[in-house]
Amino acid sequence: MPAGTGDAITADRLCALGEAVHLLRGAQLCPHAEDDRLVWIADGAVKLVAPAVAGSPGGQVLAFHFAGDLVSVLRQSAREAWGDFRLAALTDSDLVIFPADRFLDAAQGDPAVLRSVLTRSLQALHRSRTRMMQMGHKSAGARIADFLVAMAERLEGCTQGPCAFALPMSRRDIGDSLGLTIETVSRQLSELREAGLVATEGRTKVCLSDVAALARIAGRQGVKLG
Amino acid sequence: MPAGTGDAITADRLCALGEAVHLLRGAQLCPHAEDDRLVWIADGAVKLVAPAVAGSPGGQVLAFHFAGDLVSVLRQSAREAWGDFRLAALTDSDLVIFPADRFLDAAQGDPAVLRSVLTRSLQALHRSRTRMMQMGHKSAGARIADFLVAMAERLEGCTQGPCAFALPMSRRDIGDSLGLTIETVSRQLSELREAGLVATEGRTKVCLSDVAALARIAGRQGVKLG
DNA sequence: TACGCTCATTGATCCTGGTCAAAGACCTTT
DNA sequence: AAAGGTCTTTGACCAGGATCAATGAGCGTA
Repeated sequence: MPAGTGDAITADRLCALGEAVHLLRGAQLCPHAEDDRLVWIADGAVKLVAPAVAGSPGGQVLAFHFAGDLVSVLRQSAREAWGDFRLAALTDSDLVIFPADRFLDAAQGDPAVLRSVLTRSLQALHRSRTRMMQMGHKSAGARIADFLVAMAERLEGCTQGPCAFALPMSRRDIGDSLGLTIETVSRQLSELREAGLVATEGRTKVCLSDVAALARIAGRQGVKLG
Repeated sequence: MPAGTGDAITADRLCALGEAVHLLRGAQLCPHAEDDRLVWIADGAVKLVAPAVAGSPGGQVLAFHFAGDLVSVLRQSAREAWGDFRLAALTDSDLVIFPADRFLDAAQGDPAVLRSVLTRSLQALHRSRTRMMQMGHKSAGARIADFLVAMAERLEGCTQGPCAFALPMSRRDIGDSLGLTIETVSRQLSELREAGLVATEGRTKVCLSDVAALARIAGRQGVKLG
């Protein structure tokens, strides 16, 4: 886990503060959301989804989160019509959920936790901004490459060389998170496969032959592979 | 200010904690960034810019921030090659800047401040996610409409009816923040003008005849105006 | 093991938004 | 007030990705 910031220390304390929830694969957590919520991913993998904007049935995927991540599910402001965010489990997952207010009260006596949470939020913000950038100006190929590199880093802590792992999310989820269609995701993966950079096995397993090379592609804008 | 969360109370305390900086229009703040920084916008308007990805010379605009906002400028991780974020003043601005560490230390004895900062970070994250969504699946017209609605809300606190204000940023900045070219921004504004939803005066002044109607357009994906 | 369903891949076509290019409007400076 | 430069608007054309459509591969179930 590259984003580590005193993880282990905080984990136990967080678990003690909130309510434990087990989510089976495919199950969804829809906080009734009169209040802002914080969710700690103790184990598993989830997607944060904004529901059903016409055109993306099933909802836009805003972020993926894995074991150790802290997710904030804020109440929507009035002007935003698409209801509330929800978390959907990509694999069986263990979560700890608490209202932000209660959490803040409890954490007030524990500055280390508060600090850790703030740091995590800032990191999430930073990641979100980074991804926004990539949504803005990058080609489909670059987005897919960046996605794979990011997953290699977050799931395996791998930043170069070869790397193999299983993607917990579907092609549709990938597309929804990158602003691409399922077909484009598939096509780009095929191109990377033909270029020898990616091998796939079954629907989920991927094998990156050279993470650094992918990262280079991820940096480009509209450049073709050849 | 719709996002209000004990603003006034915190403002003074924040000013006392950091270093005051005055930025003239066009001037840039490039924290040498060995540490993470927090910046409080006491007055004015700034853009947060990620520098010079090839293809967007001048840099991608990640966010706009106005008086009362708190901005975090995190140190880049190694894998991200594009150097550090910077703040550029859109109008003459007053800032208060402090290293995140020092701030956290100082705020530890002041839970209200810490809490306020956390809330603000979560709001910024939420805004960033919202904008990511729009980058993903929305048409150019919808993005522009959403941008105008968001500005009406943030600058004037206006969420419906008519609303007039001055945009502190250029067409290029708007485009860079929405992932559009300057030409597309101009074209879409012209369409909205022809539709009678927006009137412009000079380069900066805009007059929205019906914010709610724009919000409706902003919700659509690829739908034409007529 | 075989069936059926969902998910993924591949192909053909269309359209939105980017690119290149030129003219016009606005602000600044003298 | 005039001149210059920058920012904005508009037009013509092109390409990347979406859409529509069909085939093929994995996975769960009977």
